[in-house]
Amino acid sequence: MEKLTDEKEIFIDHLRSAGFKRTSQRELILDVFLKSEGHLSAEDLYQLVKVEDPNVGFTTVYRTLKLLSECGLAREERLGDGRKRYEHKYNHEHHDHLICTDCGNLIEFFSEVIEKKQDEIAAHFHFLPTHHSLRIFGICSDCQIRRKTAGR
Amino acid sequence: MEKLTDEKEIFIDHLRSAGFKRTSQRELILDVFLKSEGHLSAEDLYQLVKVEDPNVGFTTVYRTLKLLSECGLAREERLGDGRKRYEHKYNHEHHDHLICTDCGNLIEFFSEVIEKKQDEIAAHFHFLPTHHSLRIFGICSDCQIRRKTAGR
DNA sequence: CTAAATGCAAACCATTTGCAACGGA
DNA sequence: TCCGTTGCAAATGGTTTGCATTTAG
Repeated sequence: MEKLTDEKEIFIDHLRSAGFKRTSQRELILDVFLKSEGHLSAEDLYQLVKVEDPNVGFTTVYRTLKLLSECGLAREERLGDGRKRYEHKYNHEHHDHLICTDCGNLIEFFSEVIEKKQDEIAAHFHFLPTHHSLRIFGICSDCQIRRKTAGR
Repeated sequence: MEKLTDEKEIFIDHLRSAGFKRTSQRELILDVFLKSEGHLSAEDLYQLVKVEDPNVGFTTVYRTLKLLSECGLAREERLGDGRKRYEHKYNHEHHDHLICTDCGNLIEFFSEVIEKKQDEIAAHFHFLPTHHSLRIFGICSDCQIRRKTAGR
């Protein structure tokens, strides 16, 4: 009897219910994604997958990330540079980001006050929110220090 | 004596102080931008400019939009489709957006509560914010009605 | 056996850049 | 004159698609 994590079960259910096939590539990509941390681009994930199996193609990683997003395992977000980034979504609290425009560093935060206010605003406009993205751009504390030091 | 709007003066000052030249194309693009409303892509603005002068190139519109952003006349924002959009910034209150993923319709809103909370969060992380982008995606009230009606 | 998946290459699309001709200052 | 500007075409970069081959069910 195969022992499955919740995430893997969700993925396989999604495949089955959509009439898709369970392939070794898809399972590998899911495994590598689950083991990873942070905010990966498709390229990042592709590089990680290639270590385990150099035969897996870029395209398959892309298409699998789409599947992962569809079934709620991954959250897709654009964080300022041109590319899409993917974070774990299952069993992970929603959060927003402070983005340092100097070094690209990310800080995650969550504010109940902001979440609630957003819902109020949506309700006021009879708008049915599905998701949101709040990004605060600026200079992180490290880069502020670096700038001061460099200025001497 | 030439009568200038504030915006035109700001633009011309910016050109002069940066050692750039005042050209007919740049002035035309500024004029068309100022006359426009809403959230224009570079392509949108290019089309509007072409009506007045078919010789102006796409590239020049792009490059001028960059100048307008630099001197605070335009705000650059990505609203979910792939492209950059430009809004008036001078003398316009900052605002955020509800974005309908069905019809693309935009609703602008402003929340003092959210703005203040963002500043608190940034301060907490010793983060120096320069700008932010809050986008709430979902279905606008019109599209909710349309969906119900279509389902009959 | 059949429809879906894979992986390569090519297409796509918004944006940016190289460059020769042009034009303000 | 000199150096920035223009506008075309070509390059870029992330993402997506067409298609012949392979593979799961």
